[in-house]
Amino acid sequence: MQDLQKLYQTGYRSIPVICGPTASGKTSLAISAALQLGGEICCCDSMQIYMHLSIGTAKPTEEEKKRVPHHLIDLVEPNSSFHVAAYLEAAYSKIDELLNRGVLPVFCGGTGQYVQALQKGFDFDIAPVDQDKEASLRQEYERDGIEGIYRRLIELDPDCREKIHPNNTKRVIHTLALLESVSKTTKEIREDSVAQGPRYPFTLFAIDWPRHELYERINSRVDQMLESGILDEAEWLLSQQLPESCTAMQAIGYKELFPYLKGENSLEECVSLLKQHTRNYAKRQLTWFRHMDDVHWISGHQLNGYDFKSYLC
RNA sequence: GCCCAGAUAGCUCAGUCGGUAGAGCAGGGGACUGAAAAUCCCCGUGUCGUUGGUUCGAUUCCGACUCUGGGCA
Repeated sequence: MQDLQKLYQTGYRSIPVICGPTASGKTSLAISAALQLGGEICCCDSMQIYMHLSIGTAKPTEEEKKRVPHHLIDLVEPNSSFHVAAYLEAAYSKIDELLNRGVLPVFCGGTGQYVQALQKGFDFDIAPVDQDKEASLRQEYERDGIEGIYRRLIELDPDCREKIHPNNTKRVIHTLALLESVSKTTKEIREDSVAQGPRYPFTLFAIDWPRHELYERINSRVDQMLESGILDEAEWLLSQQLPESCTAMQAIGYKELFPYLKGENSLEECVSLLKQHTRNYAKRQLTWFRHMDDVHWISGHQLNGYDFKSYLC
């Protein structure tokens, strides 16, 4: 831990993180929390970091941003690549900046991987990946399949046999590239990455709705996004002609609308697929949050007047 | 009205040369340490449309009926 003095000077002993599945009401809860605590909001979302993608990623509106300053949004262009390590770097420097001003950061977002990395304080610098190596493994996979790559992975680190399924080629390739880059086992990397402990103490809050209510909220939010002009955003993104492998192209809300924009499918079908993918995603998010350590669950029906202070002092 | 093709899991369909059935999607659960809104793993009993007949035994063969497509009038 570092700079705890600065954190304590804000009057709080821990940084709140508001998480939960998509469409659960995180943005507005984070705003009430920030107003209650005198903080500013830092987003913890792997898609809101892209500029121009606003409606589909459910970024806070101009009005909401006026009520409370928001950070860690619109960091890069959609053609850039981004990842947890880059997020952590941006997040830590933003935390320092706010604490130097005596302001409490209030994190808010639905990307479990990012939330966990903050909470556990993963240090990715202890195992730098050789990007070229990873790129050439990816080529090898496309040429020869995964078998050889998987075999080498298991030879280097037998634990991976249980931890990584051969069908999960993305992870197989990345892990082998990592192991070959640093000559450590995954166990050693895990231990080293967490040796310093978290940078700051974080307190997690997650919003919980009965499943069917959450799904209804998702369905109606997609309808709202259409009214707000998500189709125009999707059309713009499509016109950028980015490769499909681009992270921004994988955002739910755009890729489902492309077939309609290309005249390959009806709007109705695209929209119902979009709703479905959003529901599927929410379920995956819930798996993350349910299994994270020390989460305070807040019922979706009792968001008003939630007392964050008592958990942070 | 006649002819043809269907009727099997929430949906789309496969299949059983007669021994009560299985895929994809949906749905549920899980994993996740540099693409994570990604990627991946696990979970399938349903009057096999209704009703007679043949048969030791029918969802499977035959008949009738109902419904849904398509065609002819």
